[in-house]
Amino acid sequence: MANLDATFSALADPTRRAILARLALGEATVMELVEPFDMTQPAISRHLKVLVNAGLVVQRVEGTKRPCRLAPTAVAEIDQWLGMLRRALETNYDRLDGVLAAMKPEK
Amino acid sequence: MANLDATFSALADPTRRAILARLALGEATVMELVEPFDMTQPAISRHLKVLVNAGLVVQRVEGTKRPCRLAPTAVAEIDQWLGMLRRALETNYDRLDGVLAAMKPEK
DNA sequence: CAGTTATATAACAAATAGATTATATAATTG
DNA sequence: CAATTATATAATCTATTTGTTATATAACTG
Repeated sequence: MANLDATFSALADPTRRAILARLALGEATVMELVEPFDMTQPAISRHLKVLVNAGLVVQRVEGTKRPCRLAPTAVAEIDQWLGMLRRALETNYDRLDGVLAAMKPEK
Repeated sequence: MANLDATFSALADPTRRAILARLALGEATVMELVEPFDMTQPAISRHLKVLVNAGLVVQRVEGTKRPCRLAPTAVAEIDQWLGMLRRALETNYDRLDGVLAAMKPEK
C-alpha cells in the first residue's frame, strides 16, 4: 500500500488538516481556502496538490475556478489500515483482561 | 491537537508502519525489530523514538532490553479526528443522494 | 482587445527527515 | 573485572518539505 505514505504524510501537516476541516463544511475554491490562512496563495495551492495526490481532495473545473471538496475513498483506506492496529490493541486488552481475571482468584 | 502532527507523520513512514504491524503480533525488543529490516540498529532506534513520541508505542525496561508494544490510546485519538471527515463525507453523500432522488422524477 | 481575477509553476532558501558510521552507556556473563 | 550484548546518541550527508517571490496561463469583464 504505497498510497498510505502519501495519505498519512498529507494528514501530518496542520495547515492541510485545517483545509480538510474547512472542506468538511462544504466545497470551497482555492482563494476561499487561502483567505483564513496567514499564508500566500502558492503555498495553499501546493498543500492542495498534496491533498489531491493523496486522494483526500478532488477538484473540478469551473471557468477559472477550481472548487475543491473532500474525496470519498480516502478515509475508508485509512480506516482499513487502522483496523489492523485496532484489532491488535483489542486483542492485547483481551489478553490483559484474561491475565487480570486469572490473577484475581490468587489475591 | 498538536499531537496529531506527531501521530500522522509517524504513520507516514513505511518502515514505521511495518514496525507497528510487527508489534500488532505482540511485544518485541529493539533487536527483534531490527532483524527483519535491511537497516541498521540506530536507524530502527530512531524510528522507535518517533513512534514513542507520537504515543503509538510504549517501551518497558527489562535489564538491558527495551521490549516494545503498541500503545492503547493513540488509535482512539486518530479515530476521533477521522470521525470529523467521516461525518462530513457521509453528509455529502446524503446530500448527493438527495440530489439524485430529486432528479429522478424529472427524468 | 486590455485589464483583472483565479490558479499554477519555477526558482530558491531554510528547516526537517532519514540513513550511515562511530562511539557511549549500561546490564549480563564468564 | 573483562568481554559481550542491547540500546542510545552524535556527527554527518543527502533528499524532501515548506515557505517565499516572481512569473505564467487561462478565463472573465468592460
